[in-house]
Amino acid sequence: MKPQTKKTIDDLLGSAKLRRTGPRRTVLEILMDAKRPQTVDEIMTAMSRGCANKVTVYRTLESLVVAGLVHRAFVHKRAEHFELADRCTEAQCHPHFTCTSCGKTFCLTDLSLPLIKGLKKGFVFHKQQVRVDGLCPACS
Amino acid sequence: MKPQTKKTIDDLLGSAKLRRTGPRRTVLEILMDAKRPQTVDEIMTAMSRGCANKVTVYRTLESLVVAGLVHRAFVHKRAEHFELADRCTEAQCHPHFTCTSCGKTFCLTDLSLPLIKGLKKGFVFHKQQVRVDGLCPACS
DNA sequence: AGCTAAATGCAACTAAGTTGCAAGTAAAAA
DNA sequence: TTTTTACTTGCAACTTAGTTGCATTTAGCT
Ligand SMILES: [Mn+2]
Ligand SMILES: [Mn+2]
Ligand SMILES: [Zn+2]
Ligand SMILES: [Zn+2]
Repeated sequence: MKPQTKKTIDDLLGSAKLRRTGPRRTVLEILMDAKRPQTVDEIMTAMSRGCANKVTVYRTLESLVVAGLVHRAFVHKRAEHFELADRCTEAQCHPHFTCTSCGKTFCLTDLSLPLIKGLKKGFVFHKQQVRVDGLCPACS
Repeated sequence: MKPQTKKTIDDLLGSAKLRRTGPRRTVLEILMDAKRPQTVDEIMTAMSRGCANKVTVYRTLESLVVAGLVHRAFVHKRAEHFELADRCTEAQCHPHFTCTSCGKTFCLTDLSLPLIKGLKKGFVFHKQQVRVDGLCPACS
């Protein structure tokens, strides 16, 4: 890990008022390196040595989600997928494209849709999420 | 059940080339009556008497999904939620609103967003789904 | 009525995620 | 720097949505 990255990670944890622990640093680093949302299983594999307990990874992710550093992006094949919360606005995360053939997911970080209009009286809008499916370049 | 409804259900199954069995008729009727997407658990409860086996309900839903009569609307609290496939277009199901306070979900059948534009070369668009969260009238 | 492929039911299984509790440690206090 | 304490971790046991294999039943056909 570059010292620069380490600084960023510790700053992130500090500004979120979270203790700088090994598992938190490792999980954050893995999510920073990942180019798509990760399952707990994928994160565990990426930890290989420096490997924390599965329960710790779940609790680490939960603390990062509560702190707003990480988002639960979507559920696919019964597994929650996590990603860094940067590249999302308050009202809308970037859309995700999942290939129905190979199952891979792509972050559409440079695309977005207008916010939904016309919610009935009494409904308070917080956020919208968009999922797209189809075929990826490798499968089409 | 009104004889009219029975006719409709049998027509649906017939046009989907599915055998008209008890569980299929019951599950379809439950989904027609439901005003929000249902979990297998909710469907089982609604079946009370006439109750089919859990595995049968899963397999029934799968056959209805493959036939295009039913959609997997979303996953909430680790459970798949199913609904009738009417009130959706080929390219987009109606959006769903989930209240972050009480957990209830509302079908926004009369709202929609434009289809996403600008997919990179090689990607083939099939369908998009939109989920909104916030507070429902009872919780806001 | 008899045939056959499709559907059902049961039991056992899989796997993502959770919980309780004892032990360890980051960070604040002394 | 040492002590203190609340927060964090690890382990084992658990929960639960969903799946699989196989024997039995049945819808739809002839
Ligand atoms: Mn993403
Ligand atoms: Mn709906
Ligand atoms: Zn693909
Ligand atoms: Zn509510």
